[in-house]
Formats: sequence, structure tokens, C-alpha cells
Amino acid sequence: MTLYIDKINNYIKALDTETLMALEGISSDKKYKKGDLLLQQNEICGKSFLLIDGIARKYYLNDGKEITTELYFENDLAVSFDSYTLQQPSREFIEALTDVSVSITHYRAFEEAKARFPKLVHLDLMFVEHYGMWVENRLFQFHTMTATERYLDILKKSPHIVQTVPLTIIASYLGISLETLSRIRAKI
Amino acid sequence: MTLYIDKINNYIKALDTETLMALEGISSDKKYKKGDLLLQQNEICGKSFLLIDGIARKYYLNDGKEITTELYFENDLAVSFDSYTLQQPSREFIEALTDVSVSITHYRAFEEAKARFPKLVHLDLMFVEHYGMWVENRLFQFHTMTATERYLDILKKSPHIVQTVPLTIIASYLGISLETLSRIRAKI
DNA sequence: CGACATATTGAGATCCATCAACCAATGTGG
DNA sequence: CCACATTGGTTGATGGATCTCAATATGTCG
Repeated sequence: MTLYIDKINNYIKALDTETLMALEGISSDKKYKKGDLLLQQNEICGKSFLLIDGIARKYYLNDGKEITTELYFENDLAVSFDSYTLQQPSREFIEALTDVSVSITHYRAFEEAKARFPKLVHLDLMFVEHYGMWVENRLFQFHTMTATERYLDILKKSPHIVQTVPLTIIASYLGISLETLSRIRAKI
Repeated sequence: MTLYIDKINNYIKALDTETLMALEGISSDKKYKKGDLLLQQNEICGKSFLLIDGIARKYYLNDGKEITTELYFENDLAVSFDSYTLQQPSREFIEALTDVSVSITHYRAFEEAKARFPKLVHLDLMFVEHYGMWVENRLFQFHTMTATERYLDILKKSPHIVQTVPLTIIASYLGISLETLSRIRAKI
């Protein structure tokens, strides 16, 4: 999976100058403070956010509780996938967990660029394929692993999460209560 | 979500004749008997299967148990997503639950067609977007709903599943034991 | 320091898995 | 056409995993 990220990066590097220029031309940098919302619920996700620095998360409300669906670090691409794809109101929020700086690309601008530079369609495809495999893997974990196994998996593959993100958020990301996560940690 | 299927179908219908011919030229029909495997574990998923008729499923083995990950009906596209995308050995099997007839497209042929007809890249993107949203929604269900709620959701949105697929398979698709599913059904 | 967010711990309830016994429908070889 | 195996489903008893509610730390920041 990490390999696929490399493949995407290599693809970008190998783009012709014109296409690269087009990409750069439609991106702009912006900074957010800790706690800021990059995307509100019910807002249409009309931008993608490439994290340059900081930590962010995506979450939604279920029975008044925040359920974290994704955590973003440096070089991750933050969007509400279905809202972005269908250009429909988002169920999800995107929130800065620390001060963050991002590179923003507008949906419209990217669509127009894709129409003019076909290689960007292929790039888009690669992004979506990568996300699809990531979600599939996460579903796999919920389908077959216990809470403890899921936590250990994070500890092993993404220790930076445990070091930087509050347990309350990690618990909701794992689909368990804060108390259960606390007990899992006490036991290992 | 059903709307997106319509959008994809409309996109296909609106393709120019040349592109459409190319698509047809790389597809061929085939029939399988109930119980046949369309894809074996460890095999590289080098084909996509468009179900014309019958029922199939995708599953993998976990601790010797079969975990069903997707059910396919008429007009569904069956592939092991990560195996197809990365052209790596598949964890999953694809099995015919009834006699099925499918339209097969080879990965290589589709890649070559995409290179010659850019509109097919966009079509591929739409397929993957659709699958991504489908998986995201399924993950959402595992993340927040109880077994009973997940079953009721299937009953409501996909009653044909309950009418045609053995409970053993539905249970593994829901991520619960056959006994629990049986009890859920007895209670409602 | 005081206040608010974050984390731990305990007790009881609930959901779900497992193991085991049983039942019904279907199909197959003799 | 019968006897028996196989597949698919139900039901009961028990235990483990996890939730919820509540009380109690432990920060951390103005």
C-alpha cells in the first residue's frame, strides 16, 4: 500500500511540464488554527486539502457522538469522499487537531484541469484507487478483528497516531468506547 | 448511490461509437456452474466479471472461516479490488452461488483500451468512485450499527439478498455468527 | 489557583460468540 | 423407493467482550 503512494508520487514527478504547471496553478496554500473546521457538516466538499503540516481528522456525528473516520498527517489528502465525488452535502466534518497548513485545490478547478490534461484523470483514478484500498482494508479490520487487535495494529503500523492523537479520538476511530481503550492499554 | 449507477450507465450510452466498439471488442461472455470459482485465492485478479445473470459472492478465509465481503447480482461488477488494481495475488475468492453468466474483460485489454480511448479512463474512475462509496458506506455500518440494525438495513434496502442467499453467507457478510442471525430473525 | 478537557477504574448490563443438540429439506446410492 | 448422508437452519446454556454510568484522578492553560 505504501508502495502505491510511491507509484503515485512517481507518476506526478514524471508528468510533463504543462500538466504540472496546470496542477500548481490551481493549488493555493492556507493555514488553519487548532480546532478550526476545514469542512462543515452539510457543506458540499468543494475542495481537497493536502496536508503540508499538522494533524487533522474527519468525523461525523452519530447519536450526538463524534465518530472519527480518518486521521490525516503530512502528505495526506483530506476530503469527504462521497461529498466531493457527488458534490452533495457532507455528513462529515474535517477538523484541525493541531495548527495545520494545507494546499487547497478546488473541485471545479481540478475538473476543468482534468478536461484539458487527460493525465490528471489518470492521477485522479490513482488517488481514488488508493483511497478505495485503504477503506477496504479498514473494513476488513472491523469485519474480522477484535478491538484489541485493531489497537495493536495501529500501534505497530502507525505508532505516530498513538503518540499524537488524544485517546478519546483514537477510541472513536477504533469504534470502541474510551473506557474500553483505556483498559486495553492497561492490559498490554 | 443508485443515482451514480445511472450516471455511469448514461456515460456509457453517450460514448462515441469507436470507444463503444473498443469496449465490446475486449469483452466476452462465459457461463459458470453453481459452486464454480471465478477467482481463486492467490491468483492475480486479471479479469473483471460483469454479472449478466445469477448470483455470486466474494469471500476470504479467516481462521478457516469464510468471510463474505460482497454479494453480486445482475449488472454488478465482480473483482477483487486490490488484487485487480495492484495486479497482486488475491486474498479473496469469487464464487458462483447459482449458475451464472458473465461478461469478462481482461485487465490488460482494458488498460490498453484506456491508453487509446481516454474516455475509458474516466469510466474506470467512475467505477472506482462508485466502489469507494459503497465500501465507505459498509464501513460506516460496521462502525456504528449493531448486528440487528445491519440486518434490518439489508432487509429494507436489499430484500433480494435475504430471499436468495443462504443465511450462513448473509451472517458472514454481516460479520456475525449464523446463530446470532437466526436469533435476530426470530425476534423480529 | 480554578476550570475544563483528558484519562483511569469499578460495577452492572447487554450483545454476541461458541459449543452442542436438534430439526427439516434435499439428494444419492443401492 | 428406502436409508442415510449432507446442507441449512433453530434453539439452549454459558462465557467473554464491550458498553454505560459513575466516581475519581491527572493534566493543562488562562
